[in-house]
Amino acid sequence: MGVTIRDVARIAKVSISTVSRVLNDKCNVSEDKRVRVERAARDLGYIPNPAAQSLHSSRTGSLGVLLPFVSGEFYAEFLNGVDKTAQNGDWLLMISTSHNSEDELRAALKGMYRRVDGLLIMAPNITAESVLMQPHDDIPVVFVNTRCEDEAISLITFDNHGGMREMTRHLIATGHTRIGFIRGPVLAFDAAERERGYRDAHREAGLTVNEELIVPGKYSQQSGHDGAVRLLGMDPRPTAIMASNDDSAIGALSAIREAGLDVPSDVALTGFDDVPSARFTVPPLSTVHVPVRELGARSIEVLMECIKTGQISRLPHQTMDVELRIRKST
Amino acid sequence: MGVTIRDVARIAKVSISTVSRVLNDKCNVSEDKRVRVERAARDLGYIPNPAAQSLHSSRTGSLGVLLPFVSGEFYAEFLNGVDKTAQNGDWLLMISTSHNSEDELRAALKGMYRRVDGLLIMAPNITAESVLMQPHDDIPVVFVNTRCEDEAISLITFDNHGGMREMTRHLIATGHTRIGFIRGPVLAFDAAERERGYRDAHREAGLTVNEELIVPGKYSQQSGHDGAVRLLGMDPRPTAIMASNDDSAIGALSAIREAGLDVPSDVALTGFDDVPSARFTVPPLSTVHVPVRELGARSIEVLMECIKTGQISRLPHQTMDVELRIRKST
DNA sequence: TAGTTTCATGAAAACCTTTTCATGAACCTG
DNA sequence: CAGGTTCATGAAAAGGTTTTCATGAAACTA
Repeated sequence: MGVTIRDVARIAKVSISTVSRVLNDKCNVSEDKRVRVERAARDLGYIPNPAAQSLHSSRTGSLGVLLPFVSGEFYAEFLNGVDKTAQNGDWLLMISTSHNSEDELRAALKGMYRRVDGLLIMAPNITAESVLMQPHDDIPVVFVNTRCEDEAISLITFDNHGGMREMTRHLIATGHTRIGFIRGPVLAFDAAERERGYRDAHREAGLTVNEELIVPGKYSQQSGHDGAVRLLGMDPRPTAIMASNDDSAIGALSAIREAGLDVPSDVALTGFDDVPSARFTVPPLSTVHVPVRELGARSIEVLMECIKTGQISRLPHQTMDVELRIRKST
Repeated sequence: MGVTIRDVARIAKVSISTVSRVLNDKCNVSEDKRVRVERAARDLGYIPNPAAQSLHSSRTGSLGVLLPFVSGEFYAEFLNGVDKTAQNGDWLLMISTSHNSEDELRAALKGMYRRVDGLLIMAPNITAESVLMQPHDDIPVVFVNTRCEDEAISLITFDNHGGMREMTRHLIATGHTRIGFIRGPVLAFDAAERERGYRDAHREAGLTVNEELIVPGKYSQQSGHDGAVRLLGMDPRPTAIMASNDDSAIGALSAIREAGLDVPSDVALTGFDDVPSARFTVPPLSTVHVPVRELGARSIEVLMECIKTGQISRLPHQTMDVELRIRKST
C-alpha cells in the first residue's frame, strides 16, 4: 500500500540498513549513497511507518490527555495550553473524556495502553491513588487538579481553598455578612476545597456560616442560574452571591438581572477561574484568576520532562498561585 | 517489558496461534483450551500491543481531528460532539490545531500519517482541495466548514450565508436601516459567507450597504469589543450591531454597556453560533443557532461510515440547517 | 474396512523498522 | 610488507501480532 523503506532501498540501489542509517544516524555512510537515499526518499514521499517504529522502540510519540469534559471555557483554555506546549515539543495528543466516571476513566486508560508515552489526567472527583495501578505501570503519569496524598505521584494543582478564602474575605471586608454560596459538583475535590475556603474565611472573621445559604450547583451556567434563583427567593436575601466557578456565576448573573436586581448595588457576585468571558460580562466579573492555560502548559512540560529523563513520576507536588481579580461585580 | 501473547501462551500451555484464535475468531478451538487461554489472559492482565496489531492490519483504531483552534466555546462544543460520538464507536481521538496556518496543517497531517484511520478537518480559510493531496491518499477524509467545490470530497457545512441573511432581514423588519457589522477573520470562508448574507439581505430590501458600517474583527471577544467601540463612535451611530459570531457579540455587549447605552433600546445586538453562553448574557443574545455539537457528531458519524465501508470519501456534500433564536437583544 | 472429510493445533510467514553482527576492503603503523 | 585498525555495507534478528499452511487425529461415508 504505502511506500516502505524497501522501496526507498530499491530505488536508491542500497540495502534497507543503509536507508535506515541515512534517515536516522547519519553516520558511517558514504556521501554517494547518502544523496541517493535522500533523493529516493524525497521523490517517493517516504514517511516511516510509526507502528513499525513503535513496535521496535516502544515509543509512540503521543501523549494521552484525560479530562472530565472537553466543553466549557475552562477545559478549552486548559487544552489550549496543553496543545501549544505539546506541539512545540513535537508530540501528538490523544484526548479522551471521563465525564467524571471512574469506569469511563479506566476504559479510556485501557484504550490508551501502549498508544501513548505519558499520561496527563485531570479527575477532580476521583483520587489519583485509585486510578494509578492498572495497566500503565511503566509510563509517566501527571495528575492535575486531582485529590492525591501520595507524594510519589506527580501532581499539579492550584490553590482552590486559598483563592476562595481570599475572595470571601474581600466580600466580608466590604461589609457583606449574608453571602450566598453556589456549590460545585458534590464529589468534586476542587468544589469541596472552594467551599472550605468560604467556610474558613467566615470562621476567621468570627462569622457563623448559615447553612441555608449554601445551595447546590454543578459548575454549569444553568445550575448557577437555578442556584441564584433559589438564593434570591430567600428572605432576607443575601447581599452577595459567590459562585463556585465563572460558568455558574454567568448563569447567576442572568438570574439576578431577570429578578430586576442590579449587580453590584443590590447583589454582589463573584466567580472562580477567570475564564476569558469573565472580562466581558456586564458588569465585568470579580473572580479568582486561575492560570488555566499555564496549568495545561506546565503539566505537559512536566510530563515531557519525565519522559525525557525516564522518570516514572517522582516530582514534588506543585501548586500554582491564584489571585483575586476584583472587577465591577463587587 | 509488558505481558505479550507469548506469555499467555506459555501459561495456558498452548501455541500463540491458539491464543490469538481465542481472543479473536473464537472458532475452531476446543473448550478446554479456550478456558485456559481466557483465564491466563485475564490473570496476566494481557492487552494486545496496538503497534503490533496496527503493523499487521494497518488499522490504528484512532481518528485524527484537525481544528483551527481548540479554545473558545464554539470549538469546545464541536469537540464535545466529536468526542461523544467517537467514544461510542470505540475510537480514540488524535487532536491537533492548525491556527489557520496551512503549514501547520500540513505538518499535523504529516505527523498523523499512519497513526489514524480517518481524518476530520476544519479549515475555514484554506480550500479543501489544496490540502487533500499529500500523504493521506488512502484514508477517508471529511471536511467541515471548509471552502470546497470538489463534489468528490466529503464535506459538511452549515448555512453561514442564509443564517446571517435571515438575521439581517429580522433587523430590517424591525425598523433598522443603519446596521453595523463586525466582520470575522479576513481569510475565513465562513466569515465571508456571513458578510455576504448581510449584504444580500440589504440588497433584497432595496437598501445600499454603507461600507463604513462594516468593521474588521477576528471572532474574538476582544475584537468584538473594539469593533463595537468603533461603531459607537460614528455619527450618527448605528441602531443595531451584528457581530459575526457570539464571542464578538459578547465583547460588543460589554462595549455598549461601557458607553452607557442599553441593549436593545439604544442599540440592538446579534450574534452567530448560539454558543451556550448566549442564553445567559444580559440581555439574552439574539443569535443564529448553529447545531455545533451535532455538527461534530455528524462529522464523526460520516467518517466512521466511510471507514466501515472502505470508501475514500465520495459522499454528497451536506449542509446543516441553522435557525434564528430571537431573544432579548433585538 | 478403506477412503474421505472435518477439525484442532502449532509452525512459520508477513507486517516495517532499527540495530547488531559479520564481512571485506581500504587504510595505518612499525 | 605483515598485522592491526577503521569503516562502509548488507544480512539477519527482534519487536508482537494475525493469518496461512501443513499435520495428524478423529469423525464420517460407502
